[in-house]
Amino acid sequence: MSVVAVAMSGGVDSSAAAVLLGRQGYDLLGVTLRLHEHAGSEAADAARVAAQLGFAHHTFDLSGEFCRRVKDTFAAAYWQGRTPNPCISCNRYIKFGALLERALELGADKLATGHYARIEWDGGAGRHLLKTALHPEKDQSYVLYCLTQHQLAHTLFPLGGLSKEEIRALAAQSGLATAHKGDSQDICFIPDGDYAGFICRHTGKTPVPGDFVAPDGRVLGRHEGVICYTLGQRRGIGVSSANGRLYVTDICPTENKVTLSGPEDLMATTLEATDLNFIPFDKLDKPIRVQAKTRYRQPAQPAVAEQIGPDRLRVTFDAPQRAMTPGQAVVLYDGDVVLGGGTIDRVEVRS
RNA sequence: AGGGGUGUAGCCAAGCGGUAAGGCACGGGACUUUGACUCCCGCAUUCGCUGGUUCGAGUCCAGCCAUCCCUG
Repeated sequence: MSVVAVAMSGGVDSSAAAVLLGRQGYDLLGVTLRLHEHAGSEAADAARVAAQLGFAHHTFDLSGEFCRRVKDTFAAAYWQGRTPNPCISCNRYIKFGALLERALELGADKLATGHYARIEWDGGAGRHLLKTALHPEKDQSYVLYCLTQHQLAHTLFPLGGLSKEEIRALAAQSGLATAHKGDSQDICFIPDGDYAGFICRHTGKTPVPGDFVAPDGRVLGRHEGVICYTLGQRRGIGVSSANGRLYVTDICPTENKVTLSGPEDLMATTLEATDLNFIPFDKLDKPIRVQAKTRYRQPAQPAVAEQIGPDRLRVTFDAPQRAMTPGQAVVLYDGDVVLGGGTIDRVEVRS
């Protein structure tokens, strides 16, 4: 029987994943990451669940790797006026990178996590496929689009076919210590939600206040520094308008300006992405019809995707999309199959 | 100094004698990779000030103050 390392965060999902795998007869091994100083009781909770279920548990300190691959790039992106998604780089480099390698070194054949997504083997193509979770409301395939064939070959997502309710019931009936913990959310290494504060501490730089401007250049007020804003943001601006709500419609770090205007200026139909990864194939030979997501919590929208360079993708949506944001991921789907995606690099704002 | 306009919440703004609309901003909540979006809840015992008329005044009258425009 093969050995499966279960990535245990100390939460309900990964605990339930361990229970399921145990029932399926796998030899289990618990692994928990120490990534940052806000670890709290997570490792201890994970160890307790492992003990309850009767398998060994290891903790790895990957905080150095995490700092370099996740925190550094997160902070750097904000200074560039972008809005990064740290979960994606964490999955790519940490969970399914460094941790997977550690697990394999420990003798495991596979690494299992509590993500809601499915992996299937496509015998015809000779490739592993990544698919959405069966229950779309919990689907996390968006943050997994960057997984490679090697990573998929050594990964299990035991929860991909289950609903959150089923998971909670499972955890409760198993008497797990973690059964009643809430869902984790927000960015794990910034538990207080003070992004700007984190970015400043991490980079040693201080945000420079500047002007809020209208599209015509008129000064509307003062902003607290470009790192404090994201495209499409409305609240926290402090500028009122007689013509309705104002949104951040452009962030220009070089001029230290943040443009404010109406929601119509957030609509765009075309974006370009880099950092590409495709799953059922290595590259796009010709334009294809897809459904694409530009944000985690957003239904996939019909579009045409075309690879226009070795690491450059253009996605043109049938209908304009709101606030497609550099730094966020665009993920392509064909029904429930994840085709791949990339990091949004620029958005063509038409008039 | 004279003529005209305007003064209602942090901003814009309805109101035209009957007991303070609405929008924006802001605060709280739900949702959340996003200080995101969206949605829900809250937000002027009081209308520049002081008097007066009236059963009743933000609404009418008088004076004063402030501000804007025009003319000396």
